Amino acid sequence: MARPTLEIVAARAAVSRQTVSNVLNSPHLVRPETRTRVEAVIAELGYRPNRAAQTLKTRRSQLVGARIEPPRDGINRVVLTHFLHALTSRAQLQGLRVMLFAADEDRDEIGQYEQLLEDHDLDAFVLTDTHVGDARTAWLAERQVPFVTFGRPWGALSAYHSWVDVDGGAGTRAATTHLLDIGHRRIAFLGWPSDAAAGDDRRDGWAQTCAAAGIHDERLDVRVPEGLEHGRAATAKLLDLADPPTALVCVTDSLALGVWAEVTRRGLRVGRDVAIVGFDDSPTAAVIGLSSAAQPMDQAAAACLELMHTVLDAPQPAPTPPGPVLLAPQLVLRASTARD
Amino acid sequence: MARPTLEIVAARAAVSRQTVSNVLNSPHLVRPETRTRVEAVIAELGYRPNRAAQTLKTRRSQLVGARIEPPRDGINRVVLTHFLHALTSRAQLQGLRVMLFAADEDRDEIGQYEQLLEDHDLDAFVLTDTHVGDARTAWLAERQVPFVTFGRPWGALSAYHSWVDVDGGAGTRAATTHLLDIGHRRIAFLGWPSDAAAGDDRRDGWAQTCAAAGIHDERLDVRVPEGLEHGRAATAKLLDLADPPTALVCVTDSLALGVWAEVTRRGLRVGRDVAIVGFDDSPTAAVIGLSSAAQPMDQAAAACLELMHTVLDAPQPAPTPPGPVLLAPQLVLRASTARD
DNA sequence: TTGAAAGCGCTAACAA
DNA sequence: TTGTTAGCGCTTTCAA
Repeated sequence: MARPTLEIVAARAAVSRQTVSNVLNSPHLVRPETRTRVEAVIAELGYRPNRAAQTLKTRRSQLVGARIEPPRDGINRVVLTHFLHALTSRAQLQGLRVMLFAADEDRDEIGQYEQLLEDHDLDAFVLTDTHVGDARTAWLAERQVPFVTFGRPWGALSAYHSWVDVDGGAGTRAATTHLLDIGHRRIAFLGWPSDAAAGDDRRDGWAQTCAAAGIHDERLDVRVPEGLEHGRAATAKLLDLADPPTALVCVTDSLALGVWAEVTRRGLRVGRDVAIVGFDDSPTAAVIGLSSAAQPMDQAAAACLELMHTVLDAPQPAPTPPGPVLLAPQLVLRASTARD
Repeated sequence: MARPTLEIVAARAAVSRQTVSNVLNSPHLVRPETRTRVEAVIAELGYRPNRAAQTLKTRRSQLVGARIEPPRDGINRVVLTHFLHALTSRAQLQGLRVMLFAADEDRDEIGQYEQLLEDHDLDAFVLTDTHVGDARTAWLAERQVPFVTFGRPWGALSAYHSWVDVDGGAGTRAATTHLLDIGHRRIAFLGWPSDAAAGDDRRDGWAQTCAAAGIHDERLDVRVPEGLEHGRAATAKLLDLADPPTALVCVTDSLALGVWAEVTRRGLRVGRDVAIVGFDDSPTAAVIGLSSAAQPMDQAAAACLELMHTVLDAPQPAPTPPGPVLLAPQLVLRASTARD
């Protein structure tokens, strides 16, 4: 059977095409009886409007663009797949579809925006991995393209926009508090160099909690580049101190796994001799028993979509964008912070 | 500046709209001089045809649908993200875009097909995770919707279609051969119950290699459900044998990680005392040093797109679908198969 | 080889 | 409250 069109539905319901369209888009304009009749035909025929035609007419595609990140070390970033899944899954319940694209860096990604906007009339974008000096947000804002970021605008130069993020400080605060609770006093922090703002946010949670407990030791505040091997090397130095830390809070699971490697290499027992907490709750953490702060990806996706709807429904770009939304990570405790 | 349309390009080049369209779609019909002139204007104005209009007219969207899998245990399936990335990245170079959707099981996924086909005129689908009694392939084939699967049609009832898969047997064959080479004689296989055809494929590679080496011990052929804990339990039994295996080949990394857990729990040294090989080369394997057979995701994505083009360009459904393509996995050797 | 006319399926503006 | 007209940007006839 041929796919029904508006025309066919209209004929069947003995109304004009326009009335059918109104039933779908502006039901309040249609007399209830007419509406009921038309709706019955729509249901009977299983009619669904063709999006290409709607898009052509309205310039609204009901499509949002999202980048799929290139696979890197496979530790921290993998959880972005959860975000993408949650986003897709929730979006499709609202009649939105997620169009994927791949890009290596900001310039490249902006090029994709241009194409997607011109070719497919995308309605909006969801960005991940915001960073200092992000060229993408500036580009989008300048052209008044609706977008929401998962990740806050780091750095002063960033344009104002709607964003959702996870409160990194809250995660490390929870981790550090737990470590204090189970008796640790010498708690180190393995963070990124200071050019990564997200890292500082996480560091602050640790520093504040330690300070509040009257603990301070500069030597336990360590900055290393991302990567397991850097985490391992830094841990070696820390454990060589005369008074080594008994616990380490890490800015990512990658670094935490490096800590793990060095601790076990020395014959020390993770959890009992040295406690470790990571960040991101990667699958690997779950497997080996690494405690970690989990980002609530499902909530993050939901919040992004909510903000996006607010942005899209606004008659004109609001002077102050909706949001932001800051979500609390959840500390997942495993063997790496168990004393027995 | 307003977005240029065909109309504008035509006016600027002093030709009809149709000629511009021909330059783009049937250049051979246009006189070279005219073509050059039109092309210059197209380049100058940065003109790109609007896809919604093209789709409306031609019923071709240049869109392919792909499911994003729900995150499960985060060990084996994560590598599908690599496939999705490769697919997206290669597709966009060819002017195709990947539209994402989420679905829990076959019925649900078929519902998505219907919607995507009706609403967005998708040109084709790429399926992953084919299984015995796959309702999806039958549905698509019946409606003559173009599709390619990453994963072969398991089971006799499956419809014929184009597919790409990784040769599981080749992976376990390579693994087993390597273990024999480094001196192992008692090599066990941890596989799935027999209802999972992909598992049998991988088992065969191990069995054949052992048989060729004149080795056979039924007790070393073990079938357990997927999951780390099952792998652990099965390993416990194997290691309790009077003559326990010195090496284990596993159908997935999840099971291999279970083996790892049990081996270390007993104070045995992975690699030195017991060798372990997994399958899928998950990020976790890389981190802990588990040898594993890696699926060439980039090649798989490329092959899927190639087959898809063949299917799409065929004037009518071919009696014998193009393909199949069987790719060799690559054995990645790490500490878990090193003797020192 | 190029141009003119028609129409894909839908919605916005207007008229009845 | 409903119907009519026009047209979104493109490609497919068909005629010149």
